[in-house]
Amino acid sequence: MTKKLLLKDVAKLAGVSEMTASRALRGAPDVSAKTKAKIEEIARIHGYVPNRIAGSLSSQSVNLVAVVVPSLNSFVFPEVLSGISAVLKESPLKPVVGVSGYDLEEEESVIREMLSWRPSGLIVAGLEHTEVTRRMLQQTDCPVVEVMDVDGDPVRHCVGISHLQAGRGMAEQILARGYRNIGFIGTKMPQDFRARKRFDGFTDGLAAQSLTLADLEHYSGESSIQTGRQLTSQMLARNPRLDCIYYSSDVMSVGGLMHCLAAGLSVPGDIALAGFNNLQILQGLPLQLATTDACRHEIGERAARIILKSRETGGAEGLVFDRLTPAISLGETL
Amino acid sequence: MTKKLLLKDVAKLAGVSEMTASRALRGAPDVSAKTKAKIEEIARIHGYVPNRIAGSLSSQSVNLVAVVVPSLNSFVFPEVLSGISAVLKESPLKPVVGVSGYDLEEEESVIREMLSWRPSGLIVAGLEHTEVTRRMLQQTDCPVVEVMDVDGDPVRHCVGISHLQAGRGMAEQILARGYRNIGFIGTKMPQDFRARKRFDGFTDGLAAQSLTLADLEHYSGESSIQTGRQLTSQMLARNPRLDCIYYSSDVMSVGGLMHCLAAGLSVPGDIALAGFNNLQILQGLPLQLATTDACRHEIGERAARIILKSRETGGAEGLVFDRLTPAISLGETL
DNA sequence: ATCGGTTTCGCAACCGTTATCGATACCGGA
DNA sequence: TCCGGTATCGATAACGGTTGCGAAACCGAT
Repeated sequence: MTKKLLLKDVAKLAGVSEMTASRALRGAPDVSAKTKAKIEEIARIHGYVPNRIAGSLSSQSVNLVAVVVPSLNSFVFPEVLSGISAVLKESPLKPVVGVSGYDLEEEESVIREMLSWRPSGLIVAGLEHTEVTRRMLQQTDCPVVEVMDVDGDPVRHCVGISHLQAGRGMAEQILARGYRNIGFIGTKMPQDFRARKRFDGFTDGLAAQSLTLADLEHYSGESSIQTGRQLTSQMLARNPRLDCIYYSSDVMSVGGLMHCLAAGLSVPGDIALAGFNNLQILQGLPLQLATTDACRHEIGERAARIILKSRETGGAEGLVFDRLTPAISLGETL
Repeated sequence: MTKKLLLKDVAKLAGVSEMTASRALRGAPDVSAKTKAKIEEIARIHGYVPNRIAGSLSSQSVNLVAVVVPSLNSFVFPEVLSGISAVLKESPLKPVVGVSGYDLEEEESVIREMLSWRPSGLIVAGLEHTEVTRRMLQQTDCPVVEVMDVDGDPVRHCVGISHLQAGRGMAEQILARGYRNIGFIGTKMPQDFRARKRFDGFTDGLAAQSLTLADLEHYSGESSIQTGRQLTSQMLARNPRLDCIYYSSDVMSVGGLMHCLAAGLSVPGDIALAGFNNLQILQGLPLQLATTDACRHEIGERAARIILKSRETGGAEGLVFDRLTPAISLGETL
């Protein structure tokens, strides 16, 4: 940890001007192969790490894409991220993740923080934001993509699925298979707008056949197998006639399955189960749980592509509204 | 999206100098409450987002902490992250995550990228790095904390557990309970150094009682319940006398449990199972799986505290070497 | 009215890199 | 040998804020 090593030092050591050193290290043109090699060598030996803060300020460009998601524990967003990373890998852009904790105020502050770094693009989960956030998203001149959800009014680009439709679709499947005493277990609504939409779509679907939910349970905090199991146990105890439960997340339905296993209930004979997301953890369980695929990876990929395209066209690209179709898989529990 | 709104514009609108506006918006002293309120109001109305690139260049300070982890899908690092976030929440610092994909070359490039933003600190998982990475970590003047592992030679600060010890400890427990035909299922070693250390510690522990592994299986790619189940099935098929399997991850041991459930094997009567990490997903399963807690949240907290302290002392703080003790929980499967 | 001590504010000089554009070196052809 | 054109390089001025002072304004007390 000697002295801070600056570009000017590297340049001096190489016997060239700052400019030439800068160009060489960035791979910019107008530098002879020989000088470039020499400068690179010197930079390598001395362990020069360029100061991108200064560089970005000067070039007015930042090779970062801000990605704002509600949580990283929930199994679901990492996969969106991997879609984004996969596409960005072929470009100089890098994703930077911010976590909003399912809290719109926190989201506002995270987005403000990210925008203050002037990223090349912003990808944010969900269409619901504070007024201030919406204004920021409108005013910023980097491309903005709202992902995961299409039921609402996007600020700019939008890629996702309709959770209303997903909920309704699952209701139809459940009804088609003859279940009539149906329970719902989901997160506290104010936290998770998409879960609420699935719930609304689901009850809509029931209402279309003049049915209502036989039972309903909300929980707060992160979803977990544990909570899924407990709430299922409680619900079945107080409502033994239930023949099907729809969960707002696969993690919860796995918990439901675990309860049934432990209680010796046959699935779907005694009770049918269905979740949402088509998470990885569904693979390898005793029964293939019914679920709806949320197209997470593809959503990430498409969002990233919008950012890339917008970079090429210089922000003059047309508005994208990508509504993917969530596929239901019935598994063995419906 | 009118014109870029700069500090100078806000200042002009408020009828003050740039300096006063800058101070007001940063909450710096030497601004009267009245002027400050006025400036803030104007900034709010017009949706001014400060340019932190310029700010950081000028103030030579960046309120970001770089966190480099191998993966976000693996269930384990998000919890380290949440420990970091929890501690940083009380400070102006924000974590920024980079993913290295269990690849040291990629890690090098991610770390170089992060350091080029001159963060206030760097937290990186693991003690194994390329030579170039080590040099960067030594040369940088921000505090560096290597986490998760203590078996090795840290560049500077270090917080983690001994995976050698964790493996050995589990071996002792398994042997103490009378198991003698023991199998191991783990990730391909070159990818995951900590898994390899647990493996080494485990075989050491067996060797201490003149035992060797009865069977061994490696897989590549991410751990999953699915693979855990498949590999367990294969191993038990070719080696029916096995009485215990140790997995390099809980995700895998859950898969093992699922196989046993499906195959009608009694656990631990027919076969005992043990994993590692003490992941959330172990809660709510039919049986409480044996595991070792990896202290993930606490490791994150402590690492973040080191960064904070170093900020106070101006980098003059002493070297920290925190070796936490991983607690084994036997559950019901040993 | 004068004075010392605070507040409150603004000027100027940076922070480390890159864009711009002009200067110089080099090269083959006339 | 001279010339136009192309490689290669360097001086200078940004980029948008903040630090470090000094200046001005304000205050109650003398």
